[in-house]
Amino acid sequence: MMPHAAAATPQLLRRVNAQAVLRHIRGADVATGTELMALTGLTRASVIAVCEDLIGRGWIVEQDQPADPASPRKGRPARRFAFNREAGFVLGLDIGAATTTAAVADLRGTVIGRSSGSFRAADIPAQERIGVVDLACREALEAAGADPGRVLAVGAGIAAPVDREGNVLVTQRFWSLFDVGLRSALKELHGWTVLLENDANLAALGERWRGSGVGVDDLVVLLAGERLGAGVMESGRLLHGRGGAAGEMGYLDMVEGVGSSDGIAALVRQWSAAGGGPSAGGPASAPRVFADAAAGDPAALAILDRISERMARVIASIASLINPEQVVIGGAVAESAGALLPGITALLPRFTATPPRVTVSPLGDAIVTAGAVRHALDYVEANALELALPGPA
Amino acid sequence: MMPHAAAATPQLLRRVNAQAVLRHIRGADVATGTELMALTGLTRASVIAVCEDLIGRGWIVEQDQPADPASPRKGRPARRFAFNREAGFVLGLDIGAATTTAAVADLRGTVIGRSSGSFRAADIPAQERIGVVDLACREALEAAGADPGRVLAVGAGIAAPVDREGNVLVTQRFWSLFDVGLRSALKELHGWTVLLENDANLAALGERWRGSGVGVDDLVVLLAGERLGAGVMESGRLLHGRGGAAGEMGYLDMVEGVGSSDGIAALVRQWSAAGGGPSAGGPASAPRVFADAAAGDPAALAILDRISERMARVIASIASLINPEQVVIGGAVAESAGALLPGITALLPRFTATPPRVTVSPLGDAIVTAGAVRHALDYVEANALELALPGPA
DNA sequence: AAGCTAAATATATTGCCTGAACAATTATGG
DNA sequence: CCATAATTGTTCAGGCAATATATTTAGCTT
Repeated sequence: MMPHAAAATPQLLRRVNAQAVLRHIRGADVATGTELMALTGLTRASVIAVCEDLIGRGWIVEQDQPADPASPRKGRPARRFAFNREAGFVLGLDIGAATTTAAVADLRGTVIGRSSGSFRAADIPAQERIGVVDLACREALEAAGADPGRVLAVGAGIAAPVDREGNVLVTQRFWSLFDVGLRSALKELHGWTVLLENDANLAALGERWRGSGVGVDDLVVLLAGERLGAGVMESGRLLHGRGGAAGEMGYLDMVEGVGSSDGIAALVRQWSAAGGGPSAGGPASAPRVFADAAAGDPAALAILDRISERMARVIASIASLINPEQVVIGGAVAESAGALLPGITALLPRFTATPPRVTVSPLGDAIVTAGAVRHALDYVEANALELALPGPA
Repeated sequence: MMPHAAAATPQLLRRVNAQAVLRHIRGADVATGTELMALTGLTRASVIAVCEDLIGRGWIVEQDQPADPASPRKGRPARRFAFNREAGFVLGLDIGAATTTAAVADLRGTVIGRSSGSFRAADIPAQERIGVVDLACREALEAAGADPGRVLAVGAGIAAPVDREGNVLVTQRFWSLFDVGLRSALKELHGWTVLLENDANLAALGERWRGSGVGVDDLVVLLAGERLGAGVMESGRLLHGRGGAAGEMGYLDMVEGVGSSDGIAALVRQWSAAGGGPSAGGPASAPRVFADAAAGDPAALAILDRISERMARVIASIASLINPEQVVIGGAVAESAGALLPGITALLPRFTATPPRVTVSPLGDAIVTAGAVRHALDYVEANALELALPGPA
């Protein structure tokens, strides 16, 4: 028969109401009982009981009366409940092919420590790779002055498909081995819960949280660089697809009938190989094209035109299938991509009946770590009442 | 401040538990208290109380002991609670450009009445169009012997984008006017709640319910004909996008750089205009191409090859963005499209790293009405405890 | 100091679930 | 045929969490 659904007992009510109260306090930073009554629809007695409960669990703290009587109010002064942003910490990891960045944030998402590390080579054993990640985590925690024992969750983004359960698509052998090693290693070393996700998906979370997509429920973030990945949010939810490969557009080149040699990175490489612009000699890179184009180099300008059209076609195909409100361009290309926006936007109506707003991410390098932090916070918030908070140091 | 979230009161528990019990009884058709205890985790006392409640509301009925003692069991005979499939009815509408079909189903989704009607012309006023729809509904209800007063919800599919709130995308003026008229008319005439949806989305619901996609949570249904629309389900949820235009792939032609004159319907038209095949003379239609190809006509065979490749490209672009487990081909093309499957399947790996399973819908013409019925049932099931059932006739 | 006001608390009541004791109904085994 | 075991149904005390109402508390005003 069925898996045995949990029965709804009276305790569930308290859980639900406590979640609602906690959510409101988190949003408002500090709230009074009366405010919470209005917000949740509960009675004062219930609100107070819930708050006492949350105080006992360490999620909120009672604030002193503000010495500043900015608002000289009548009546008995209200107790002020504040979210305890230091009840614990979260870690956000951006694990790339060559480097790793770790960010430590408090429970309101303010980043208070950061550290990066590089992998010695592409083919180092999983164990060494894990060591680099672990070191970055510990350095970031130290910089933040945060006790590793108080990390409540770790969000981690990798450049590979990850399904809804956090498993890496098996076809990607390398990542798949690293993944299980990383999770068990961090669990064993520090007791951390690691939430693995695709980096483009985390970029979407980050962009909706603190980028140009705030409040947008139907949002797509293009993480453009060597690889073209999309993080897709529909109705405020991340799309994964069956194997987590939703948004993996590496093959879209072929679909468009122009051959995979026409990808953005490939375009840049061709240009570079052909002698490429004024700054020739360095490795092929998007910033170089943009720099040369800004300097007026016609070859670079031509490349940018082709890139614009390609981006417009890609965005249009996304618009036809997903119909997002907004598409954000992020990743390595983002910094200089602002110049392409007018061209892309102008082309879009030729390719789709529902052109989305197109913007460039303001988050820069931090887009994936921001999303990783948000991902970890989402987990912590969803499981707040099940997580046992470690006592204060 | 916030909208005022509903407080969780003790009554909510009963609602939740009653929903769980009702869901299980619906799934099992008939259940005993002991089964429900195991399934829900509730105590016997609670289960019985919930069942009495549901009987009072009309959703379940108590069955007599089966005269057939197939399972000679010890102990006191258990009361048998059965889902009352005739507590009400739902309507499923497929409203096309030229015709409308209405299906009446009981609460288990068994279709017990059906009727179709045609529109006199394409440009008839909204009022007349509504009249045709209403007539089909009444005829279908009469055929089923169902009282119009006992219709609990109406699912309706139209060939236009419909957003999550059931609003038709404003750019489609014609549909937009019809829409509001239809909803208020059916509300006024019969008191029915009409749930408007895109026809391809309903096709996806239908296919997952009773087609070749049963149990598949990441499913895309292509409704291919004059218009190419996709119904996209991810993680068991329908995707709408910002304006409900998700899956509206009419423009995908252009994205692929082959020009809109290369759409499937357009291909068929070209072929027809060029004199096309043994059965030349009739209107251009997919069945004609398939028939002629089966007869060995080389021109028709060439068209089918091009259609196969086009379908493969479309499916591949879907696979790259959504990564569904399965793609189902439905609509006018479906009946004969089985022959194309091997070709499409063989082409897919060239275009995408995550090729989905591809099947042809077994539902034929009924794919949209099936989905419309499912959509209405979903609504009824989600709101069962809020809906007041009309007493028995 | 008396009075006003909003917040907090105290008390009673209700809805819902649990758990245990008890009653009902059937099959089985002597 | 009767006792026993097994299974289901019923009843009632107890606990949790919510509401409603009355009362107390804390600060400000006059």
